[in-house]
Amino acid sequence: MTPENFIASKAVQALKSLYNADVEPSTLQVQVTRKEFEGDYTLVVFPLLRISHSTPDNTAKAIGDYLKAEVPEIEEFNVVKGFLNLSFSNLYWNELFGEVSGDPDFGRLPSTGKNIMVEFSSPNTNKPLHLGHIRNNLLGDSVSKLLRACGNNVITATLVNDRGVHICKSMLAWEMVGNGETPESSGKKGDHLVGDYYVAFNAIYKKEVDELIAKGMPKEEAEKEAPSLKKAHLMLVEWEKGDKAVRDLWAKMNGWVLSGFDETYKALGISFDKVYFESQTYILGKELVQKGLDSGAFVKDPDGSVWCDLTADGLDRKLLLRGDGTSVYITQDLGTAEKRFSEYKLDEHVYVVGDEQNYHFQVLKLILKKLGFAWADHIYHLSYGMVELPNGKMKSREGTVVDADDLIEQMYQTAKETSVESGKLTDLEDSEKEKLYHEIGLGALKYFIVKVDPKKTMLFNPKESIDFNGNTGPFIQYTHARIKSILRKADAQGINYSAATMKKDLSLTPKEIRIIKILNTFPAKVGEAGAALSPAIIANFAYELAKEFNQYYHETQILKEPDADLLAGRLVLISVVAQVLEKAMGILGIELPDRM
RNA sequence: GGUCCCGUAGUUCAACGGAUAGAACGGAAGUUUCCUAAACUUUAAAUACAGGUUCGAUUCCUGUCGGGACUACCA
Repeated sequence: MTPENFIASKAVQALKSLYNADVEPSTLQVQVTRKEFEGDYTLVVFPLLRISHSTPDNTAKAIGDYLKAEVPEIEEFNVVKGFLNLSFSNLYWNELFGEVSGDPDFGRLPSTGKNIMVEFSSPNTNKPLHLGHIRNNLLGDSVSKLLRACGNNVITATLVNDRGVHICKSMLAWEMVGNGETPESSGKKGDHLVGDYYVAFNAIYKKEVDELIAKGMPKEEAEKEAPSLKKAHLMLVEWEKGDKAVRDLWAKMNGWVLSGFDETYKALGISFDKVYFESQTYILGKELVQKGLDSGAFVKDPDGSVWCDLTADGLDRKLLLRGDGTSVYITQDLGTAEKRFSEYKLDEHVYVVGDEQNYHFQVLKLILKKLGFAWADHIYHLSYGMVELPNGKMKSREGTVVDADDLIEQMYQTAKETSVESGKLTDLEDSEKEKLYHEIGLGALKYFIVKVDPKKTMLFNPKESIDFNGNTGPFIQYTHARIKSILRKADAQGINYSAATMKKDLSLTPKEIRIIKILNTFPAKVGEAGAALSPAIIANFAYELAKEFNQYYHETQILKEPDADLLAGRLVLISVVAQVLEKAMGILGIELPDRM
């Protein structure tokens, strides 16, 4: 039982005894006492005044007197305005810490039995991944881990957008100016190679448009009439017909891109349980449209196109099938959602997709409801903000994108430089050092992204790079390495410490109590973060714990403690800190090295 | 026009409706005979504006002003 719940339940007894009032424990407000006040936890009594019919001070004092007299764990109290500050006994903290240290599953919530699919990443196979994708991937990955820690059965999925005009553009440019270039012949990573041809296409296209305009064609018309674009559309038609040459080229180039993506995913430490390809799913959903027509949920216009009218819900009319009977983007989404819910017996489905698609998901959900699917309410769009650069949005055409592979490499280099500069780790094998540099560089990147509330637009300044000091991944990694270092020394000195043999009445310093307090909030934080789908909550928790430890480290000579029981107790405490840091950072997908 | 999101120190981020709005970076000043200085200590600096709801509002509501996204027979 958490201290908050403990106090709430005792306060209920107090209210019953003092005022003969029945109160739900969950309605009571208990919070950690702010540092500047005496006490451990604080009961806010303002909401109770209507029960006590008395002043805040008197009410708080009455409850405090009762708790001090009746509850052995509560040792002292004081009242400041309407705040009842309670102090627990040393014994209570020992017991509480015993619960934390003795539970190997601490921080993992009980199983819910729910199946949740998390779809994220979902890249286009016409250009390499950039910083925006990194935010998507890291969020998706950590949210999946978070939901697992919350006791759910999680299936990670991605939908590869491997079909469409944008893919044909790269293919066309490669045919026109590629001279048979391959990843092998050029030494380029496959996704970058194909991305280069996408850029090449746009250059060709722009030149054609300019020429048409120079000949007197209006801009809008020129943008539609440019020969290269027409060819690309033609190529898509050929693709849909199954033309062998087009399909072969398509398969070859997609293969290059996908193996490039695999490298990037590997570098990011990310994988998927299920990979969907749009080329295989884009047909889905048409039967659903027919079903909606039959039930009267949708309407057919004279030209044969099918629409869903959402004007009653404050939105517009939404196209579901074109006049020629072909499907649009949302048609497929309807179909895949239905397929996934039935195939995997999903209870929930989380889509990690940028906030530019908020409207799309609003519409998707509404249409699914109109189709009568009960699970429509269990679709959740985890909408995250764009990553902006100091001069605005990233634009591939203007060459202002921050490439994912470059960024990962840059983080690795910084980690290496910092480490070499510090002169530590000289005794390690080169391969171990390399592994460390990657873990630290990636830790900095992941933490930087994931500590920000998902829905906020975030800013990335390439010039300033990502910090390795302060509230960062490496700070937490460093803290963990420090703890491990102390524990190694303790082991070397043959000191025995284990949770099982720990004394139950150690005298704890205020700092130690604070650390126990923070440790104890971990399961609640996991639950809170899971409900909000926000790994940022876990990141902030880890930082708070790490910071607290570092202060403790500087004010306490842990290994110099002469009393054997106290020394063992301290070592157990810091080892638990290390374990909880590992669990928290594990949810964020960040490795914690033993040394750095 | 319509739908939605966001405005907190110079900068990047925090704060279930709770106490004197927290951190970090950057700025200023310190701490290495001591378990890892990627650390620690001290210091200056912020809720866009105006109303409302109440014991109490950065948080909820309304309006104003700023920034952004979407509103394609593209995906």
